[in-house]
Amino acid sequence: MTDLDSTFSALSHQARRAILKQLATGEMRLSDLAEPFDMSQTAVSKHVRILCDAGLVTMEQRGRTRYCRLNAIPMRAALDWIADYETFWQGQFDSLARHLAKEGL
Amino acid sequence: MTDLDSTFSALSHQARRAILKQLATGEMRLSDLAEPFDMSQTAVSKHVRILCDAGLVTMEQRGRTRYCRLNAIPMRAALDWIADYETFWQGQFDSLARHLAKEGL
DNA sequence: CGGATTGTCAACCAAATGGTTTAGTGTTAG
DNA sequence: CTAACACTAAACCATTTGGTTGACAATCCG
Repeated sequence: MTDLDSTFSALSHQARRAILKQLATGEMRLSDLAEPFDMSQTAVSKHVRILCDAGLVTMEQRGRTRYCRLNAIPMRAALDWIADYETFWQGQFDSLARHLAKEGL
Repeated sequence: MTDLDSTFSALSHQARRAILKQLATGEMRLSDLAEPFDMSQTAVSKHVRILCDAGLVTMEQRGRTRYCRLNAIPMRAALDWIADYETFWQGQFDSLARHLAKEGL
């Protein structure tokens, strides 16, 4: 399994994308991450572990609680792949650049 | 399973990304797609089916052969998600825009 | 027609995924 | 010390994934 495999795989589950969005607002405790989900804490913990394995999240234990933080590096590799793909295929997109410009990036 | 789920899931396998890269050069026959892989044609056919289900590829039968073509729309949604994620999290990236600029997009 | 090409379908298999529950390990607060 | 908290580990389960092989169907070529 390549890094890209695990990155895209990690992104392929709604719950994990939601976790990433949550973490985008800043560091969070595992239990707070789990709260909004209709799922056991164990299940959420497993999702977080998958994100950690993919390198998208890091955890740090302070006292009895684990704090989760984002790590952007693997996300960039995923983005690179899509951008590279687009470089080869100048088709149906009316240019990736224009699209991103529209998004204000 | 949302559309994003199936898109990212489809991208999470090396072989399927390779197939997409192949198709980026233009329409291809299923058998020609399968040729470079160390895998049965049946297996490749299954991968292509997953790409079709995710909407990333369309197939058209002409005579006895199936021709595969790319479809960019779902890829854009995936890109949008990453871009949106980045919008919320203005961190470790030294700006998505600068990064893309560096890639010449 | 008959044979080669192109590809699917069905059955099977091992391993991974996504979830559960129950039990257990640290850690902190009273 | 004890009880609550935060979380992991282990066992279990159903489903999906990724691959195989073998048989079949459709189409084209000579």
